[in-house]
Amino acid sequence: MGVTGDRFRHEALGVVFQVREDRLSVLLWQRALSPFAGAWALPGGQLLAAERLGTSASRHLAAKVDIPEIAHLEQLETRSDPVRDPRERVLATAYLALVTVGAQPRLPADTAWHPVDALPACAFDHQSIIGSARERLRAKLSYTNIGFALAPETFTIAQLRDLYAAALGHEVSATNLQRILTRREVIEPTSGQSRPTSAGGRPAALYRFVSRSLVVTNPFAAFRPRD
Amino acid sequence: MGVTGDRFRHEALGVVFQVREDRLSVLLWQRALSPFAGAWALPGGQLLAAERLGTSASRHLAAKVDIPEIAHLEQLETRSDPVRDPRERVLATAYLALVTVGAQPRLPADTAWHPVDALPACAFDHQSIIGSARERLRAKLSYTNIGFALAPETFTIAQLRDLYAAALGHEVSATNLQRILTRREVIEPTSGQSRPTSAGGRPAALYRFVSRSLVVTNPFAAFRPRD
DNA sequence: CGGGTTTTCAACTGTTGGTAGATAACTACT
DNA sequence: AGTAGTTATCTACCAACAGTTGAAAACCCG
Repeated sequence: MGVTGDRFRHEALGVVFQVREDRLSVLLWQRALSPFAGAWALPGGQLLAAERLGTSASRHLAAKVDIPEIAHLEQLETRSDPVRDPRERVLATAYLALVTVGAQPRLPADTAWHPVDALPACAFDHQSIIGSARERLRAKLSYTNIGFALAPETFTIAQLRDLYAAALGHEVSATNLQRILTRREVIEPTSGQSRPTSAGGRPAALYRFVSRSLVVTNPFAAFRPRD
Repeated sequence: MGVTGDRFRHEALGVVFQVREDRLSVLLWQRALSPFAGAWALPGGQLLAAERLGTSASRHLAAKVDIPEIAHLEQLETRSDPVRDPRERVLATAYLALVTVGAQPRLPADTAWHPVDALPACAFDHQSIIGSARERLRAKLSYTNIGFALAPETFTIAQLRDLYAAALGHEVSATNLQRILTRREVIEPTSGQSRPTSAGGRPAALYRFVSRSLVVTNPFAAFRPRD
């Protein structure tokens, strides 16, 4: 462990998800220059000398999207294929970032949202990283309260069902969703009601997430005695 | 994204777990030199120019323990605190490594197993990394077949119960364990029987893991319709 | 007031998992 | 052998969890 040793460039990448028009979408920017000119890439950039990876991810994301919009950020994984960047070796640590539904952050001209089930050609290993992020999000929706980072402050059960359905990629029963999340004390009713839409129908009760920071709630720990 | 940019040393660390005498233990070596002289550290070392992180972790572990003994290896997380190493900034990517119970790899003189609930003073941020690794192992025991990497080829339910109890840190019911893992098709009975011990008692049936590579088995995906 | 629409709730069901106690298969000792 | 001791295995029970269905509630509009 002397002072010798190879050194590497290192970048932080953000997989920013938002549910837009009932589809889970990811923020990408289009590369103008080689390599992968024209292909779409995850926002991110180099790690600085005195910077932590999480800070670096936030800093680079700030160039694409207003940071307060990012309701949750967590480290995903580190990619180390020596030739993942054809120019020079760059290690990449990916972060999962979630943006509340309905937020409309201003975007630079080269940047756009893409539904994850209709991705354009992606640069580097970014498509595979997006896949990992989807998996992580899907799993955590089932056993944590991570939905708080996708949902607005208050919402109806129907809105929440659509949001979960988009993020999970399959139908979700509103009855089930309400019962499970209420029993786990992940969501709670507020006194408010939605104003009825023009289409008529019973006005929906408004709910909110009990906590807006990550809590693991699912009792998915088998083999544990009751006492 | 020019050619300029800071470069960093990067190391791979291995959190090697084995159940020894019914206690979950981790492999550590004792530092002789400053910094943290006398403290215990995780095995690991520098990433080389053309090497992937997983390969690097395996390579450094090979210096401490025979590699074929490592039944499972997976990336855990990357630590980036700029001052986690007081000499110079070093990023560290930790791996979770599991060694089959009963294996007795030869160890260098400075290296020893330590029960995780009685850790000595640890160097750098290694104690906290060991904590993360325990969490990961505990969670995955509940919803994957990862026990295959801790258990021998064949085993009795009682042996498996002791192994799970050590890794999970609480009592485990043999009845429950057998029923759940059998129903999930994680383990299956073999034709063999354990030879009775000198203490007497009914000889136990021998089981084996159906698969010896990681499979996610727990249906912990709520909100999914049956068909 | 009655038909259309959406939300909410209650009841039923199958599955999972924790518990307790009975039964099976062995050793050792008298 | 017979009996006690020991360990393993199995069944039955029960509570909690989760998916489904359909009815009731609360609004709109004409």
